[in-house]
Amino acid sequence: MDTIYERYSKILQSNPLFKDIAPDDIPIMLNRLNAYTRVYKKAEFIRHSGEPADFIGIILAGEIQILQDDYYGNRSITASITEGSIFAETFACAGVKRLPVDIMAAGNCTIMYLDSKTLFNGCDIHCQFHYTLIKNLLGIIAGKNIYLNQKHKYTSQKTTAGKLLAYLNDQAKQKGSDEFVIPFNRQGLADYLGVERSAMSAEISKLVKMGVLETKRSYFKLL
Amino acid sequence: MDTIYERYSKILQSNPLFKDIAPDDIPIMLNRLNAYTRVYKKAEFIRHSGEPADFIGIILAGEIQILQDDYYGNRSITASITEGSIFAETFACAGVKRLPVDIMAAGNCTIMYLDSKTLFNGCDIHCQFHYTLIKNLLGIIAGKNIYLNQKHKYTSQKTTAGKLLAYLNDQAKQKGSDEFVIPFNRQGLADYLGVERSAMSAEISKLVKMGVLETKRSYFKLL
DNA sequence: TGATTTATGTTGCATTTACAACAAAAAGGA
DNA sequence: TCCTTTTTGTTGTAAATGCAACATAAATCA
Repeated sequence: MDTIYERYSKILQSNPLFKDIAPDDIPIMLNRLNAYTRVYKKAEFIRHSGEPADFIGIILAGEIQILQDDYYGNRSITASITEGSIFAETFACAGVKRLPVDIMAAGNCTIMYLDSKTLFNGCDIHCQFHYTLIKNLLGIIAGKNIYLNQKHKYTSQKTTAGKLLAYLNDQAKQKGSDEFVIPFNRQGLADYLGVERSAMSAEISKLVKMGVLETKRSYFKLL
Repeated sequence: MDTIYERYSKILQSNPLFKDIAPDDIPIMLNRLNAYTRVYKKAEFIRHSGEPADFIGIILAGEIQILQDDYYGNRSITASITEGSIFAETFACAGVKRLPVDIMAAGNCTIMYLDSKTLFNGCDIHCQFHYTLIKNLLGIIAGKNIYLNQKHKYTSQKTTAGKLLAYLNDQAKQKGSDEFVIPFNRQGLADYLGVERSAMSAEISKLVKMGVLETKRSYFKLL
């Protein structure tokens, strides 16, 4: 465990899960949480739907994908999760017994697992570590909640222009300026808003002609 | 506090926030969390956007609405929250300093407030109460997260029929049967899926004619 | 630099949707 | 029961969207 911790200490120390925990304490905690790591090759399945959701995963290296089957049996990518992020924590925290999704390695990757049962039950009720960890988890999950709510606010608009403007106005408010750079290219923005890229491009052009905004690639300015 | 606790003891004891906490301990906890209640009249504002998000609200009686202004300044109802539910807990848990929404009494209602700072800092680090409360909060918020993800899975389908079938198939899976009753009427289902009621009714009729499903009001049967 | 790849913008068309207006059916109350 | 209200289904139309195909611009790389 120590060697693994040393190799990935930076990524673990900067993980929000270990906020307010001294770097020296992290390996102790990992030990208490029965942490172990596994390496996966690209396209290898990390977990199959139906398997126990009794862990929290941390991506030490690489990238993974969450896959879900729709009612026709078509498998689609629900989420891509990158290095340094945690995954499957929502299921563990919500008390979901079995994973409702498949998890696959998008590329070669290294995953660390924490035992969620140990985390929740506590090795010792007075253990400060567990308290801090759970508080951190709470913050992470509440943050995701807010993220999902925001996204829903945009995607629930009826028209493409409405979705766009809802998103761009929120960005302006968040960045505190009418000029800002978004973290998407056109295709990414279209995927995020759940619309078609070319239709969205057309709407953007229309808005520019109407004098509502200016844009160049990821740069936007609301007028 | 005790009188208030006595009057609303049932609603508090059955609240998931107080799961695994003995009924007798609840008033002690409320005291430690500086709980207080306030009564509001219909249409009265409970909180305005921008005010501190330093509390967790519990609806002891009545119903409230979360309001948000869009980029045109139109105020719309983001959520309706009913008796026995908690609210604003996501903001407190995510460390959001100020409320990004307005909160209004949908009818006359009684609200109890818990001080989130006390909850997170702990009156005493070894206090079992806080640990349990935070674990419960974690479960509640993780559950909302899953709820939001599911909803997104449905609403991200491109067509009305796709949204419907995604939802109905999930319901069948959840209920463990091809026959089930949904917790919505047509208008409610349309709002939930983010589509137009009449267009959805037309799609349902089409699916019935195609022999994909049978339905009567809230009853559905997948074929 | 020139060639190749990727990202973005434009357009036409078939499909889908929102919206409105109305009809029919069911539920609820006097 | 009859009347009223609510819920659900139907239809037509204008608007919006997805999709495909293509043009142009920008970025990448040998």
